[in-house]
Amino acid sequence: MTQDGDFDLDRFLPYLLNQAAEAASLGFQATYREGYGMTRTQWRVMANLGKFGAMTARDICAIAHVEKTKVSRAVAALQRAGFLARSPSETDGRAEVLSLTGPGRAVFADLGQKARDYDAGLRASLGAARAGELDGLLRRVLALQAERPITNSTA
Amino acid sequence: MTQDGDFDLDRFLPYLLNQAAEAASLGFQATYREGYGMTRTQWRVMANLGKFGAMTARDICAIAHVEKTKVSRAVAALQRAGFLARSPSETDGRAEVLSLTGPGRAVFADLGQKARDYDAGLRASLGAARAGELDGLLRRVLALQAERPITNSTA
DNA sequence: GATTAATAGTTGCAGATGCAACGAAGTCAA
DNA sequence: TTGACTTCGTTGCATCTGCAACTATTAATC
Repeated sequence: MTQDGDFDLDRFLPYLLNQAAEAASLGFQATYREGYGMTRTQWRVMANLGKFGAMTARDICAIAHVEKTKVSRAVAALQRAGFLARSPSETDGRAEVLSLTGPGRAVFADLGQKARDYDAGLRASLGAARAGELDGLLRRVLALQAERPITNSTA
Repeated sequence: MTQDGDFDLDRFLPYLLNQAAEAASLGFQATYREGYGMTRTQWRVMANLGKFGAMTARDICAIAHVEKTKVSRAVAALQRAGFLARSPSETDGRAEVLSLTGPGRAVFADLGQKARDYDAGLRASLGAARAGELDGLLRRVLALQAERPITNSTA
């Protein structure tokens, strides 16, 4: 059926990665979306604050490789939802220190547990050994582009 | 530095997959974006038409697992750009048969070649053996969700 | 200290997207 | 034939996104 011996999207690694990423993300997306009306970016901001504690938006950008506009808006939304609080930095008048509120920590605990369960299910379906391999390979791919400009995009 | 022994985004498979996918896609994105002003969806539509020849929008949705709205708009844009033509289906008055125009085929040839080069570079950096493993593992992940509703999303 | 450059974070704007609703055409059954 | 239902594809609307431009603050240079 292939009319031309040429390019085949199905063997294009970026395409495969995107399809697999989308497939793996969809199931969990419902959890933070329907459960808390959160965006993926918002969930990632919460996950980083939950793991590392208080930090500035800039730190989150650096750690999560997310563009600052995205973080800015996610932070604003999380604050409106009461999950996150800002306090002026004592060492830098431009920066604000972000931290989870009580409700925010509760949400992180809930979503964190569900994420672990989801991840465990995924790894079990895949087989523990293969999941471990995949993990290592993905980290290698990430290492390839380690020093890229943080210009995000989904397009 | 971790304040809580709990959830770690860095070990969450969907997150790793997304980060790796984004990293792998970014380099090639510039090629179709800056080269032809194309969206990722537009590039995928062209890649499928280039590979399989004439087909309807619905077929593309099914093959590429893309939501129909996305395809509809990508097709409209590609037609405006002169890369694609529509002709009424002879067997179904609702459907339209899509096919690449001459210029469209030229673009597909160009982008297809560049995609192969990019893919080869990626696989070389990774090591051919590891790239092959990764390939197989990603297909397994895709197979897990094989029968999901085609409700796409990037969020 | 004054001036210039760099950085933290926000916002305007245009483009991409998902979902629901829609018109048009096809299918099926009575 | 008629009416109910499904399917192809498009569009309205709200949201998310990236980029560029902006304010406010800090750092660097003289």
